[in-house]
Amino acid sequence: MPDEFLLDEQACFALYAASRAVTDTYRPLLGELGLTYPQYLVLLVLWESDARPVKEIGEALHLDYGTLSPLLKRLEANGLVTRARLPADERTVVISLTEQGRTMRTRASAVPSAIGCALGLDDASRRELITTLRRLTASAAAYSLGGFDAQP
Amino acid sequence: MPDEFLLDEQACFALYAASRAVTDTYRPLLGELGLTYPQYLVLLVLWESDARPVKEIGEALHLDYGTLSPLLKRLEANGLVTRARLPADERTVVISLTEQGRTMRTRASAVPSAIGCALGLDDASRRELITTLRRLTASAAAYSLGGFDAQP
DNA sequence: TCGGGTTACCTTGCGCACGATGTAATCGTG
DNA sequence: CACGATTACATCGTGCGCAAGGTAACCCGA
Repeated sequence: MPDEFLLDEQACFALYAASRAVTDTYRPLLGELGLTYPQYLVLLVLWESDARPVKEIGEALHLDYGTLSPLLKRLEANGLVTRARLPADERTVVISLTEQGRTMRTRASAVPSAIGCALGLDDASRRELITTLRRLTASAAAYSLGGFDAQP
Repeated sequence: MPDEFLLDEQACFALYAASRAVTDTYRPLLGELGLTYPQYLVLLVLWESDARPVKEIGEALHLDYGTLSPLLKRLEANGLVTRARLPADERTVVISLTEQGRTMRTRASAVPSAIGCALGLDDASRRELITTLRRLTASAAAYSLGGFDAQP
């Protein structure tokens, strides 16, 4: 029987390595724009729909406050977003794009296609990969929450 | 035409999210053993073949010295590995498992199958995923090195 | 053999990522 | 209305992950 501990047999390590390889590809492109990959992801969320509470951004990216709070303060310090308490609910902080944050979308317009080339996936296999990874993410999340005992 | 900036269309984000979801699954299992996921990966490498220089471990895991040096010192502090200069070449540091490091393999014997269950992949789709991710990793790495101009 | 280049590793600084803890605002219930 | 619970966020500590800058050991050609 095959060794279960073999690195090459583990989807987890392939995933871990691929994820880092991809962000390595983003780094020089985003570096020219003064962005990191997680910061770019936050902008993607805001470009889709602006003026969202921190909570929604966290849900979209699966990131918690401990990660987002300082990240958003850096985006604010760089003049890309503003942070404002909602008058109707002083607990929630709404993140909005500045003019510079909106302009960044144009400046970054070459990024998605460059990455698309770098990964070398045709449209079909890209979609298939996304489907597989989403199923895997959901399965892992379900396991992390309840384990297998949580079934009825 | 579809918006290239849409988060849901990006394989990169699916990859990023899946990778973190998987390490989230490892965390409680490895936490009981006093390990982190990268530390576990180093042990996987050493369980395959013991007494290897830092350089080889780095090549196997695609990690640089800046990441490995402190990580290995933590493993040493926890009594799982030793670090020794090679007499034949005083530059290279050889990492070897301690008795406790070898025992850890037994203690961790339940981890791979637990993760296998959590991910919910049958053997065929697991292998296919690994193949896709390796191709993607190689493609991204090639792009990062030379870009498209590097072609003959 | 000697001096420049290379190699293997270490350290520092910064930015995630996450658990744990704290705080103020809001909600719900008696 | 009071007050305990919940919600939304901030902060702190630890451990990656990577770039940049170091140091000592080794190699190699003149």
